[in-house]
Parts: sequence; structure tokens; C-alpha cells
Amino acid sequence: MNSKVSMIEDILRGKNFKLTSSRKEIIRIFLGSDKHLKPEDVYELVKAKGISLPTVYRTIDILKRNQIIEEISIGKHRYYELKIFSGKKLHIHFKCDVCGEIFDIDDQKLVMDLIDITSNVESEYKVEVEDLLMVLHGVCEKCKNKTII
Amino acid sequence: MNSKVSMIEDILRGKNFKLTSSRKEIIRIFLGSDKHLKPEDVYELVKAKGISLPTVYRTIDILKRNQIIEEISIGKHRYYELKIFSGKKLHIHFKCDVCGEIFDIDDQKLVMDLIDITSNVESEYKVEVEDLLMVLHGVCEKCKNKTII
DNA sequence: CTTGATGCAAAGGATTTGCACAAAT
DNA sequence: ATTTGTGCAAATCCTTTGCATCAAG
Repeated sequence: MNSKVSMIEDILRGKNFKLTSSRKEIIRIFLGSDKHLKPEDVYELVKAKGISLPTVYRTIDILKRNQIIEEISIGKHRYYELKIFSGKKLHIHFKCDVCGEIFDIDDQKLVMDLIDITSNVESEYKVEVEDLLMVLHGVCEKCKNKTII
Repeated sequence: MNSKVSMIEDILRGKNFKLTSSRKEIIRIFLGSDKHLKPEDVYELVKAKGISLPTVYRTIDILKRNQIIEEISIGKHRYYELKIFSGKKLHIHFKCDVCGEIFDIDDQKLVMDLIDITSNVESEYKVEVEDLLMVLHGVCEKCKNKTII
């Protein structure tokens, strides 16, 4: 993970951002988590280190603008997850409406189907597609089983 | 449109909601618009009639819970569009990042592709998919042409 | 009449900003 | 030394709520 940290640090240094300890810490949070985090979640994880909520928001903003993390809006909340290094350039988010958990759905066939769909849309509607957000809602495996029992 | 108005009114009456003039007016707004409207947009269209912003929010909430309108979260905003009568049970939203306009992309092949994807996800991931949101971002035809000139 | 809806003002929650101070380069 | 980042408090924006009053059934 340290090499990933320094790659991200290099990106930010290249844009004249200063590498403060707050920023390094928040970068580590995203590198070390496979979850979709809300700003408040990040804050909970770093406030013990004296990092303030505005700094969390400001850092998230920088990471987002530099394609290091990705923003996903679901309902009234905004979530962030690592984008760089994730390998999943295109993937679907699944939100369980029972437990609230969000996880990524990511397989090759699906990515190809999505690419097909977007290129169809581009030619049929004469638009240029630059990004794509897909969120499925439903019941996850765990919660399905709980209901049955 | 009047028959549609009364169909919606029947649905609400059936659930013991009172059909106030405010609610009728807001229903007409959604029936008469093909746009994705934010609460504030609706308010702008009805405030001249003395309808308050809280009433807009409360009415939108009722219409949403009763599947008459659909909620779409994009970025920091929530938009609403008519769902009942729309015919498009499953469709893609396209947001132009240049002009900000949102429109629906809706064709048969696409719907079938999306159904395919969701049933694949259901069997591969053992989840139950109940709803789906897909938003494409990019540049719409109009804005593409403006850029060229 | 009785219940539910409305406007107003105020409260909430999430996010952003101004500013004086602190840390990084 | 200079620039940029930070915490704090306050401001903003969007949305919701309490309550006295009003309208629909």
C-alpha cells in the first residue's frame, strides 16, 4: 500500500498540493477501505487524529477532482470510493434496501454489456458519453436469507 | 390530460388523501412537463398560486410514495419526473455536463439489455434486484455542435 | 363536524466559506 | 519566507417539522 500512497502523493505534488498529514491520513483511509464512505464516515475514522470535518470535505474534493476517488450519489447521500488502482473502471453499485450496505458488482461480461449499451446510445442519440453511473437496488444475499428464516 | 388527472386523484383518494387545490395543481405540473424537475423548479411554477415550498415537498413525497412520480438523484440534486403513464418503466437518464439538461433515453433494445444485465446479476450474486438507476453523463447533441462551431 | 392539509417560522442536516493561525515547501 | 492548508465558527443550501389555522370530506 505504501507504493500506492506515494503514487497518489506524486499526483497531488504534481499539481502543487501540499502533502499534509491530514491529507496523507485520508488517502490511507480510502486505500485501506473497500467500502463506500460518506464524508461523515471518513470523519469518524480520522477525527481522533484532530482532523476536522471541513478538512475531510476539502480533501475529498481534491481527491475527486484528481480522479483518485469516485463520487456516487444514492438518494440523499453521497458516497466515495477509491477509483485509481481499483481496476474497475466501469462497475455497478448494488445497494441493499434492507441493510443499507452498498457493494460493487464487477465482472467482465457486465462491463462489455455496458460498453455496448453506451456505444448504442452514442450512435442512436448523437451524444457523447463520458461517464456512467448504474445503481441497482434490492435485497442482498444475507438479507434474503434472514427474511426466509 | 384530464382523465389522467382523475386517475391519479382516484389513487390518492383511495388512500384517504384529500384532494386539495395545491395537490391538484402540482399533479398538473408533472403531467404537463416532460422535464426532470427539482422541488425548487416545481415551487417556481406554483408559488404564484400561493403554494408554499413545504407543501411542494410534502406533495412530492406523497406522489413518490404512490409511484406517481420517480425520484432520481444526480450529484447533489434530486429530480422528479412522472412515472405513471410514462410507459418507460425502465430507462436511462442522460445528463449533459455542458448545459445541465437531463433527458430520458428509452428504447426497446436498451430495456432488454438492462433486463438481461439485472437477471445476470441476480443469479451471479444471489441478490434480488427491485429497482435500477442508470445515468449517463456526457455532451448532448446540441452542445456537441456548439463546440465544433 | 372531523380529519387531514397548509403556511409560516423555525429547526435540522449536510456542505461550504471567511479568517486568523499553522504547517509545508 | 512564501504559499497553501487548517480549525473554528458561522453561513448556506436543501429539506423537514411544530403548530395554529384552514379546507376537504
